[in-house]
Amino acid sequence: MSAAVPRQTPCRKCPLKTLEIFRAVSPTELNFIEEFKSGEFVTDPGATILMEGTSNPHLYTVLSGWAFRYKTLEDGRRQILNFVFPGDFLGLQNSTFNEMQHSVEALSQMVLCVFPRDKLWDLYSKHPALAYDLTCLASRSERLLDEQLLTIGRRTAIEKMGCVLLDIFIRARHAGLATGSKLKLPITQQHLADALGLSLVHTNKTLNKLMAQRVVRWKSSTLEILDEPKLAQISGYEGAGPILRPLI
Amino acid sequence: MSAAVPRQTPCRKCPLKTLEIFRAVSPTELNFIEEFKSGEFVTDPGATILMEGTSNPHLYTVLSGWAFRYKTLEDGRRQILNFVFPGDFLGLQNSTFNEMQHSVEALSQMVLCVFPRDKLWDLYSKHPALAYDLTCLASRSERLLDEQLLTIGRRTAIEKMGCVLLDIFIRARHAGLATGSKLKLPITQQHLADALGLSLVHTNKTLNKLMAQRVVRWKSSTLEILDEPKLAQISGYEGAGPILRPLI
DNA sequence: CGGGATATTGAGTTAGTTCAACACAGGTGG
DNA sequence: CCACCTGTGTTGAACTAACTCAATATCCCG
Repeated sequence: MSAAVPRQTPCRKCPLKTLEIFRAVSPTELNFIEEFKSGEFVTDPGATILMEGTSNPHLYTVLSGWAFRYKTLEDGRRQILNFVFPGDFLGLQNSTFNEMQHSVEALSQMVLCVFPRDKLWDLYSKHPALAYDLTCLASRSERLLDEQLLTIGRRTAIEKMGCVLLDIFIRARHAGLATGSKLKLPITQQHLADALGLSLVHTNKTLNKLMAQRVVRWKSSTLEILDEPKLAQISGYEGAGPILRPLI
Repeated sequence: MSAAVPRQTPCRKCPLKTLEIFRAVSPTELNFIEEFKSGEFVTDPGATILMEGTSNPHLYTVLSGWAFRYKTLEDGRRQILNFVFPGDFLGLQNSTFNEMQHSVEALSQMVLCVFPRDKLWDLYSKHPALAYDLTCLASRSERLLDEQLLTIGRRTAIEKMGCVLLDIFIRARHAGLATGSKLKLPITQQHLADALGLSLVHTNKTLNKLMAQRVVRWKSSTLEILDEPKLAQISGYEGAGPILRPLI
């Protein structure tokens, strides 16, 4: 079950603040954010956070847990657009007539920071630096999509697999979720298949090829990167780089 | 050859203002935009406007002409990320350490409005409504990428072809570039192939299948949509909707 | 009237799919 | 504790969508 519980973690103690990707925020800004935040949302694995075709008046920041963003076709074919990590922002990307154009599903238990969408304009008008931060976040997520489009459109199955594993691993490490070269991953091979635009069977065979080369290991929901340079070389991985704020 | 010519069209006479997608801008904002604009840039077909791996201190708005945004792999494989139309904004999306992560190439002669990147913060701090507009623009381009990712990852060749033709046609019509059901398109089948993640040969055969069904015609660089509903039905096209400003 | 870029077509190949069977693990209830 | 069940992973075989190669046709431009 999911539950909305108001204001649990004060923003001044936000667990994300330890991540280097977040710059120091001024006290005024912090106050605004605390005001902006309408509560926290805790979900179980498998919960649908946003649903394609429905409207949702909230924006979310992921405090902890995993999710993925996806779209489906009428006959059920599914494309995972990207995996979602702590620190990622949800809901800004896609609304037309307030209808979401994509869905988001939790992979683990999650804690989300909830913001009312209709106060977004307040943020823009009163705290341009925060607005600018949002733009940098959006810019980065567009970079990730560009990279993914290149991967899906033009890389071979084994390159795709390498890219997505590296991407997940590097982003997870950034979020402090990896233990050395190991990463506990709450996803199935079906998720990988849907992220890569491949069939489940071929995904399995491709993953096994990588394992036969002793580059990665995938065992009981744990991904282990055995040879990161070789994996990067096999897959031609380039990555999208960190979130950057070129100005201010 | 390309040339930078300062301040040709005053913003108050911007040709884009006739497009319904642009809201009315206040006189103060208009003044700021005129101040922000550092000049115009005119390019010939084939010119590279932005280059992956290089840095560029400018942002651009397309006043007229066509372009496409793409990425390449080391061995030359190319993925077109999207086609660029009048009214589209370039340069915001993708910079890491000021290095572009993608390239943009002109398809026709173009006129671009040039803005210095380092004044962007001025825009955020002084004109939040314009900043908000930028966010909506970015949000929309992310929607387009999501849709494209679904297309490339999960649709069949014929669906892909239908989607990309419809998408181009609809967006061009929005920009006032279509003549009835006809559209003069300065692209080759190689461009379509690179947008769809298909080989040139298979692109040609797929296009011919659509033509055999009398759904579209492609003759001497002109696309004609003969049966738009049927094309939408064949391709399962959903589109990404217009640019919307939900607030303010 | 060339000549280069673009489009078309056929033939053979291959990467990736679908189908189907089976293996394995964890979790539940008797 | 076992028997069962469901979700996940694995494997082989047959199939097909899409690819590559290569030859030819067509268009556009100078």
